[in-house]
Amino acid sequence: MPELPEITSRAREMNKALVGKTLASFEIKQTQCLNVTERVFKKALLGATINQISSKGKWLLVDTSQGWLLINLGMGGEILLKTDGTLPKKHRFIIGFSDGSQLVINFWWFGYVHFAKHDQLQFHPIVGKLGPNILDLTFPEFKSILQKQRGRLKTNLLDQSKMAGIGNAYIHDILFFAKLHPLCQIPKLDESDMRSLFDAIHRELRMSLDKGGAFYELNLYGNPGGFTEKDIVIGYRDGKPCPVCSTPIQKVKTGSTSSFICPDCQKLV
DNA sequence: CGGGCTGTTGACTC
DNA sequence: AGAGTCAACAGCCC
Repeated sequence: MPELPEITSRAREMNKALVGKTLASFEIKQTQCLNVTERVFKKALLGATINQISSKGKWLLVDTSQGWLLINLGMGGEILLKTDGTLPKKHRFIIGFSDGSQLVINFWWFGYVHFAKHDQLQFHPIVGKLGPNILDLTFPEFKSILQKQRGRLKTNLLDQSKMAGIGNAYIHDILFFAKLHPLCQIPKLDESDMRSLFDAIHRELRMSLDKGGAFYELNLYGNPGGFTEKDIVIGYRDGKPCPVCSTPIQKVKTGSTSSFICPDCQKLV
C-alpha cells in the first residue's frame, strides 16, 4: 500500500532526520529481502555516512558515502526512527546508527533492502528499470509515454517501468475522476481523456502528499498520514452510491486485481 | 476454524 | 507484446 505519496513523505522525513548519520550496525531478520549476501551487504555499507535520501516511485533511495541503500516496503510496512532504545514488536531490519538511534523497518509481507554501488544504480534490476516519477512529468511528456502504450489503461498505469508511483489503492479514485474505465484500451484515449487523467493523477497524489500520505501508513515517528478514509471517494466503497450520479459503486475483477468503479460514470467504450 | 481477500514485484506461460 | 497465473509472506474478516 505504500505508493508515491507515502514514499515521498518518508523520503522528506528521512532527509530531515538522517543526513549525516553513520551506519554502525545491521540486524537482518529476513535475509530474503537482500539482493546480496548478508556478509557482502554488511561489508559494503557498515561505516557509511548518509548523504541524501530521494525516492523514485515506491522506492526509497538512500545515497551514502559507500553506495546506495535501496528500500521497498512491498505491500506495506513501517520505517520508524527510534531514539529511546525501545523497539516495536514487529521488526525485520534494524539499522543502528553511531549516535545510538535506530531505523527500524518492518515489512508487512515482503519487502526489499538492496545495495548498489555508486555508479551501478542504473543497472539495478528493478530500480534501473523504473520510469520517471509520475508527478515530475509535464502533460506533453505524460501524453507521449501513454501514446506509446497499448493494452488496458489500468495495467499500464500500474506498470512502474513506464511511469513510477501509482499503485492499486489510489488508482480507483484517479480513474473515477478522469471518468475512465480501468479496462479501456489505451489507443482509444483522446486528448481530453489524457488531460483528465493527468489532472486526476496530480490532484489525487498531490492531495495525499500534502497530507503526509495515507492513514494506513505510519511516518518515521509512528504517526499516521492525514489522507483518511473520508478522502477516498470510490475505492473500497462497493454498494455505496456514486457521489455524482448515485449509481451503486461496483467492485469488478480487472485481471489479477480488483477495481472499484461507478458503472455509469466510467463506461467501457 | 478455515477460506478468501489484499497489496508489490517478477517469473513464467500461452 | 499482451494477458493470465503464481509465488513470496501476514493478518484481517466473515
